[in-house]
Amino acid sequence: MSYTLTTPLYYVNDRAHLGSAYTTLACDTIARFQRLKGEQVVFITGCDEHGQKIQRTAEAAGLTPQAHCDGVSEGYRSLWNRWQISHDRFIRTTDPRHRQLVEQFFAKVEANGDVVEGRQQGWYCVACEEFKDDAPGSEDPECGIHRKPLEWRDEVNLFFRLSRYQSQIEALIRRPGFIAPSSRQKEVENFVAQGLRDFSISRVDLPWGIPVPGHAGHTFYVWFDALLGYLSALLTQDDPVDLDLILERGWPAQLHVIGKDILRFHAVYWPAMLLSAGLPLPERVFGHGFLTREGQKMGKSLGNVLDPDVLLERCGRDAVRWYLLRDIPFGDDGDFQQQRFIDLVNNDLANTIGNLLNRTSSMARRWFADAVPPAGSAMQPDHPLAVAAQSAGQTVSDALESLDFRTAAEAALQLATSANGFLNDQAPWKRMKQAGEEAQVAADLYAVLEATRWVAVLLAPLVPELSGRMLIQLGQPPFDSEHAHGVPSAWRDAQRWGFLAPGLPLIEPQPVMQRLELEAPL
RNA sequence: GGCUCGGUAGCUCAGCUGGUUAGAGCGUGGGAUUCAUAACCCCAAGGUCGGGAGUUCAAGUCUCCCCCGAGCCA
Repeated sequence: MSYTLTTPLYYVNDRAHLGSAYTTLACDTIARFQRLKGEQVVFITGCDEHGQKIQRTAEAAGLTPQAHCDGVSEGYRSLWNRWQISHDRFIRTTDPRHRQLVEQFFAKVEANGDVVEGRQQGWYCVACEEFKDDAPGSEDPECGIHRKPLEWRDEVNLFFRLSRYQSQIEALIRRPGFIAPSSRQKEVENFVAQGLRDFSISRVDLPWGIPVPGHAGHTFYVWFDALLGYLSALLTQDDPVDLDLILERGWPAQLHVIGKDILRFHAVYWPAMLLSAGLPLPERVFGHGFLTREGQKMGKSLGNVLDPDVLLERCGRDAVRWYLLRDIPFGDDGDFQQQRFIDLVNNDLANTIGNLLNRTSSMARRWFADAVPPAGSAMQPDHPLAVAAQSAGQTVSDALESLDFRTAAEAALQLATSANGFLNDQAPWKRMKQAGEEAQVAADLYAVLEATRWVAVLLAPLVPELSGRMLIQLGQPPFDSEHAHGVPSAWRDAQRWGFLAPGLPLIEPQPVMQRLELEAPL
């Protein structure tokens, strides 16, 4: 089986912001989870580089559009590398190969009779790259999102006959699970129920775009071209540019993760385009929420933008991943609060999880010759911590399958909390002072070490680096979640109570997670 | 204006088909402990469940109205 998932292809109008990082981090977690399970994953990200907005931004900066795009997209690429994003593909819509694929796709759509000429009149927001429904007579209308004046357009464009797909799209979006979270499904249903209108897929007099074959003077509307990036990304450099080949390269995608603002493009326009070209449809479109900061929208005007580079430098990957995944229900809007960020990272990761490993390994080494103690009765599958571990493992799997990172993170954390509680109840440091209790102490420490190993295993998709540091201290090889390994999966195998070998040497424990000490605001 | 979703402890939120003293995490206060990254563990605080009316033996949980916030559409 293969699992294809995508982030949005980020528009290179500006450098990456935290919102893009959040989306990408979430997708990275899914990609890692699927690989750990043994799936063949194609994790796609990239940049959307055409359109009027980019042309203008480049002009304003005194750059050619291409130079501008090269710079910004390189910024994305480098940022994802520093965040250790495990994407398999990075597509740029200015890639010449992408252009060829767009041409092939368009030919199919046109051959299917879905391209007609029409006159496009209306108010256009360049920032959105979208026509708005304001009345033609409106005076000085502005975009509700960007607060910028709309521009009146009246031109002859090519239209895609979306209206032909009304019933097919209606059926599609009614399908349970296609639009996620389900709370957003109704929204799209209402939109579709009003009747789908043909939409323009070309612009005239816009040089920064892909020329439409056979229609001189037209370039493709940026959205038409951008969505197709998901397809061209599937072809490897060695592949010929052949639209049919994508079916062997991971199409259809299992999942498109996008911001809620572009749900309509992905849940309505995109499937219709695919239907027209005779291609299968993606399984799921997930529209996530936006991040605010301390209750306020992040923006240049407020000067409260949280830079992913700054976060990375000052806090590290594990801390940010944990906070975003563990505290914000994926799908909902979230608020980045510095104090809570620090509290959660320090409590969950440093104190509850990190200290658990530290204290347990320390005792085991002290009393049992620097090694994992004999398991004795702790090998029993009905040991309370064995039961807790199995249950946590199941919860993590189920939750990640449904993109519920928060529940997954909490389940792993809860296992650590249970292990800490067990340790306090058994108090091996007291028992050790009594004669004849050594076997019991050994069993208790074994059970807690084993539970801690499970915590590290379950954390692998969420915070891979922390997971790796923990596993190393437990004498285990870290999981490679950046490459597919197929089935059987080492990660699944590791989810077996008693996997930790008694007698295995334990190295001197080092804190696996430093507490965050942030004096100044981020 | 139409539609949708929210308004529950200081903060972030759970509370499924209505039923004993409304829960969790963080924060706060206290206790216990010493294996550990001054960590872990335990306990507490008493929130008119946005407001009002209604249905019911019984409503945070259903109905209606109102107020506030968010979103989609016009």
